[in-house]
This record gives sequence, C-alpha cells and structure tokens, in this order.
Amino acid sequence: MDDVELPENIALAWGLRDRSSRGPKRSLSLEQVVATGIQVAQAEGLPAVSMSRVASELGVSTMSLYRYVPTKHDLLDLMVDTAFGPPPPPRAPDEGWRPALARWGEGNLVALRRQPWMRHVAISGPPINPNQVRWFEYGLLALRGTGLRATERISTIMLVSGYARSWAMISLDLAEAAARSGQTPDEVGLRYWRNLAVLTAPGPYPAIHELLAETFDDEEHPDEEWRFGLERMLDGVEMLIRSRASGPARG
Amino acid sequence: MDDVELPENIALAWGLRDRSSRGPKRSLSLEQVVATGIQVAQAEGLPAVSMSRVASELGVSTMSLYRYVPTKHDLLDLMVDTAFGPPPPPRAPDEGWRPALARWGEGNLVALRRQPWMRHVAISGPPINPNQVRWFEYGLLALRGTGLRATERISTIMLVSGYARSWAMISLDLAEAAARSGQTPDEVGLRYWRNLAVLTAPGPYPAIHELLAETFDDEEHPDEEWRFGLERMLDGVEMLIRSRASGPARG
DNA sequence: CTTTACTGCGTAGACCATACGCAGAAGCTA
DNA sequence: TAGCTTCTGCGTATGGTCTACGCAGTAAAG
Repeated sequence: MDDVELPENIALAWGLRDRSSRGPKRSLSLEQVVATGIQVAQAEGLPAVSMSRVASELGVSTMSLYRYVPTKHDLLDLMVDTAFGPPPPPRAPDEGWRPALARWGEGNLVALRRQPWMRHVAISGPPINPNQVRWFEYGLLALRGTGLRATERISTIMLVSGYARSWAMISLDLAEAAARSGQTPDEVGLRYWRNLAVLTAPGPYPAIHELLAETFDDEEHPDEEWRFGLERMLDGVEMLIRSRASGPARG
Repeated sequence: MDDVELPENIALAWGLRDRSSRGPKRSLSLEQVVATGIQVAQAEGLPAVSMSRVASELGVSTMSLYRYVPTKHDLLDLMVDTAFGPPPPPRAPDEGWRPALARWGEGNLVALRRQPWMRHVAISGPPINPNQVRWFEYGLLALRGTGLRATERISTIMLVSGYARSWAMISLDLAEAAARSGQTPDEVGLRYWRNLAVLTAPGPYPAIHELLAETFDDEEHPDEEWRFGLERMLDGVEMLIRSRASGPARG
C-alpha cells in the first residue's frame, strides 16, 4: 500500500504511520487522545475542547499532544470519525432500497443527536476517514441495482445525509437555546411566533400572516417533521428509479 | 409596537432601538460596523473578522464596537442577514409553485456562493432578522394554495434551504481546498478517488469498488448535481401535492 | 559506546473576546 | 447659565486560544 502518497491526516486516521522503534516509548496512544477529546466535547461542548484542556485531562503537557496530531483540526476530524461510529446494518439481501436508505438517513440523525457537538465541526471534504468511508459504502449499498448512475447515487446519498445534518443542526440548536434560557422548547417556540407576529405586523407579509392565523400545534410529534422531509426526498428518488425501470432504453 | 419585549439583538436588527438624544453623538452607525465586517469577511475570510480588526478598519478602538453590538456573535448574525440580501422575485400571479420554489432555492445557493464566508456562521435559530424574514415570506408565498398544511409548508421550505446550504458547504469547501493546495478542483477530485481506491483496496467495500469501476466524469456540468437533488426534492413534494388534490377528503 | 531518532515539555509569541471604569461631550432642566 | 444626567470612546487588564521553536533526556541501532 502506498502509504507514502497519502496525506498525513489520512494516514493517521487509518493507522498507517510507519513508526520506527527508536527513541523513548510514547506515553499515550492516538486513540487515547481522540477518546479524551470526545469525552470533553460530550461533557462540556466543543468550545471546551482546547489542546490544553485535553492535555491536562490526560495528565500531559499541552505541547505533547502535537506529537500525536499535526493540528487541532485534525484532532477534531478524528474525533468526529470515531464518534460517528459504525453505520446501521446494511441493506439485507431481500430488502428494498427505500427502507435501507431510510434507515441509513435515520442513522445519520441518531449519530448526530447522540453526540451533538459533532454538528459544529465543519466538514472538511469528501468522506475519507475509516468510519466515514464505511457509511459511504453502506449508503451506496442501499442504492445498488436501482439503475441510478454513479453520480446520481452519490448525489442521492449526499441529499439524505445533508438533510440529516441540517435537521440535526436546527433541532439541536433550538433545544440548546431553550435549555440555555431555562424555558421549555414549547415556550421558546411560542415566544418566537409572537415576536415574528409583532415584527411582521406593520409590513406586507401575507404568507406569514396566513401561517400565523392557521392553528398549528408546532410539533405534535417531535420527529414527524423530520419524517416528512425524508419521505418527500425518497418519493422523489423513487419517481426517478421507477421511470428508469419502465423506459430504460431512454437513458 | 412592543419594542420592550423584544430581545436586544432582534431590536437591533430591525432598527428599533430607542435612542435618547443625550450625550455625545456616535461617530459610527451600526450599518457601517456591519458593512465593514462583511467587507473584511469577503476579502480575507471569516477568521479575519475579529473585533480589533473591524475596529481598526473603521479607525476606532476595539472596545468602541461594543457600543454598537452586544457581542461578536450578534455582529455575525447581522452580517449574515444583510449579506444575504433580498430574496429573488416572488411567485408571479400566474406562476406555478414549482418554478417559484426552484428559483427560491437557487437564490439561496447563489447568495451563499456570492458571500462564501456566510456558510461558516452557525444558524442561531428560526428566521427572525429582516432579510431572513423576507426570504421566509417568499418561500411560503411559493407554496400558497398548494393544499399543504402549515407545518408542511415550513418543512418543505426548510428542506430546500437546508439542501442549498449543505450543497454550498461541500462544493465551496472543495473549491477552497483545491485553491489552497494550488491544484484545480479536478486534480483534487482525482486525487481523492485515488486515495479512496488505495484505502479501500484491502477491505470489503463492494459498492465503492463498483463506483470506482464505473467510468464517470465527476462534474460534467458543475451544477448538474445540484440540480439533480433539487429536482428529486421537488418531485417528492409534487407527488404529495397531487395526491392531496385528487383525494382531499382523505386528509 | 557512539550515533541517531524520537520523546515530552517549557517558553514564548501572537492572537482572541470582553469586563470594568474613567474622562469628557452633549443635551435637558432649573 | 449651571448642574445633572446620560451616553460616548477608549485604555487597561484578565484569562483565555493555537502553535513555533528548541532543549534535555531516552531508547534502540550500528
């Protein structure tokens, strides 16, 4: 394997660093560093994750960490990759693409919800770290044999994972804002609608006023809205797959 | 209007601060501060936007800015709201919901592309600042009279804007990564696929290998993939709207 | 035993946001 | 006109952040 060609961060993530045996033994492992970072992030949020904080948690000095990780952002990338964990079970042999892809999307959401700090780590590129690649694989697996082209399969997967990510972002942001202000999420929502009503009262906002006039429970079931978007996307994909299946000569 | 009840940041964004005339005249306006922040962000990226940087750009001291803005993040929110600018034209009287919503989604993408730094500012909640509210209004306008319920209209809009945002994120991230490494985006893409091939070679990644084996141009048209996802989502929404129209008694 | 490579880490530099309080300016009131 | 009040800009200071650099010591190779 061409370890040499791979960038440092990728080699690190895949455990492909050629370690010569000379010199003192390391007192830590990369896994320990990453795990400690995750622990701090989970307990006190991403802002609490500083190099000095992680170091002191491990009982070493700040600069020691740079023997394990080239830069802080590489540490964050590694943290995200391990915290995401493995994807949910792949499509079973007799399973259709749709429930498999739905489970995959749901898995994305669950992972982000379980480790809420992850949503604040910017995605640095296409999936290249071990768990990311596994997720990628399972996503593609769901779409195997659907007649979708390569770029279409990729786009579909990105569509679903992007939706999970943005959904996790806004729902978690709202929940945290509520927690910070010591109110229930319902109260925060109510206050929002009231503020919006006050601000839009003088101006020409017919659609918003129409919305506000409509009685709506604003979260009957918490995840019903998530489901709504997911089903819409899957419906759209299904339309395409069906049209391909009925008239494949056209492609 | 109940200015009193509104939080500071919102009152600020809508220009509803009761300014008594006592004391020295201010040497700046909030608009100037925000505009300067945008200027710095546009020219040198979001990390370059520090309070001291914006202040020195305006020829005042760092701490003076805090007379205009309660906290840095409020400044960022205001920057995003004004930089987003007004939405594209709303649905015309004889226009269908679909082209209107497509234009709206495309507008989101265009805005984020024009001011790429905006994607790094975390969304702090539901739309409440002036331009955000205008965008919200126009999005809802597109879905007027489609038979979708209130929560469904909101979910649909969030689906589209979330997609635009995540698409902008990954496409801009890749472009910037390419620019940083002095390569063309194509070269970066090629290198990625090669790395992925190397890393997945030993393991069980059938779907990825299948993908890699398929010849694909990987961006014939740059925005074809964006279009793909958008059309899928709109197809899904259209299915729902059609089903509602044909059997409304069911709802 | 020397050479070599690697370790942890102390120091220091260059940033960052923002709490606090002061001097002076400008309007309102007497 | 005098004084009070309020608001401005800003100097100072606190307590962080990441990380470049270089040194002392360790452990294996020759």
